[in-house]
Amino acid sequence: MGHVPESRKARSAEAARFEVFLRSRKLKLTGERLAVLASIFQRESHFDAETLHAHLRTAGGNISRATVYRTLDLLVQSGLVRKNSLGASHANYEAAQGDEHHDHLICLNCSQVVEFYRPDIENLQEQICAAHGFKLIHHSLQIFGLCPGCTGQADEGTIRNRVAQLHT
Amino acid sequence: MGHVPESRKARSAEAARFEVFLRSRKLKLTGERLAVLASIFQRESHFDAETLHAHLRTAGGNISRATVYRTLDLLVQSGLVRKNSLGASHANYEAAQGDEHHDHLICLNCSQVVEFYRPDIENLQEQICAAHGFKLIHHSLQIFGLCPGCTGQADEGTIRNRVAQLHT
DNA sequence: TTGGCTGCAAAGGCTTTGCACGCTC
DNA sequence: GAGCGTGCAAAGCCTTTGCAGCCAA
Repeated sequence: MGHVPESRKARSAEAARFEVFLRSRKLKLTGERLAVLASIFQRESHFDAETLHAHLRTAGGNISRATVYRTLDLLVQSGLVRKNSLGASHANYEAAQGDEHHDHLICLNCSQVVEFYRPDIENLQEQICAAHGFKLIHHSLQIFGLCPGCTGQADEGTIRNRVAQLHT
Repeated sequence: MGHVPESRKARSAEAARFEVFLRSRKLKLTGERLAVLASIFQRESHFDAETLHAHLRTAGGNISRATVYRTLDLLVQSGLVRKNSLGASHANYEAAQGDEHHDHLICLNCSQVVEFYRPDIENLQEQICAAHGFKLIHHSLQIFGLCPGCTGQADEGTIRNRVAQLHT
């Protein structure tokens, strides 16, 4: 009992979820898609498409940038990956560990990203939607500032410019 | 006393503020810059660089896209204009009327934008920063949903895709 | 007169797409 | 075998930049 056929390799929980998602859309579970998924869940934190592509190349694969973008799109739609900007004009991504939602605190000097979750903010957003008759579907809250290590270290002019350039 | 030279045309409060800003940086107050500023403050609400450029062209001017971008950058730095994304991958702008700050509620179906201000959210952000030792400099809160008119009207699949494509 | 400013066109950075071949189901 | 998936290269979109002439101060 509990015997697992040797031919069926053990897959991570993420891979299983991705497979279910793909099947539900009659899409295929390819080696490339699994490689992208594995690379994302192997390393923590935030990354962009270019970095992910580089990691996949380094790992020996021959996955194209196009496939990286196409797979990221599917992963976002499946809910396994979240897409953020963190103030940049290009997209940033992060593995959606579990179902917990969080927002981001970003240091304008060293780019460090801190995640936080405040139920009271979630509640306020519901109140705001209700006040305007909106049905809440999604939100994005990003706080920019200076982290403990950078407070007092950063050049004021540089920071001011960086704020002006934020894409939020 | 109090005499104003006739040769000096009356200027809007915004133009005066822009002039002060430019002088402080030893930059020049050109006709193009004034035209961009006037066009922005003539019409309300949110706009992107392309729309602004089109309006300026229609108005008879011959202002280049490059000048539009360069001037928007100066206006953002001066604080007269705010830059937002509203979920789009390109920049959106809005005239900063007075000093009041506000956040945005955006309809995923009809793209309507509602501005709101909640002091309690501002306070929470200060608390979050304090909790992590950050110095708060800037923030961005965007809530996406369906406006009263679009609730129940929108196709669920379309909305889901739109959420996945948001650049936030 | 002297920088800064402008339009133009080209270049840049990120992302998407057309196409012919390849692989999963 | 059918149809989705892939790599490649080209195209797209928005934005920035180099340059020669122009203009505000």
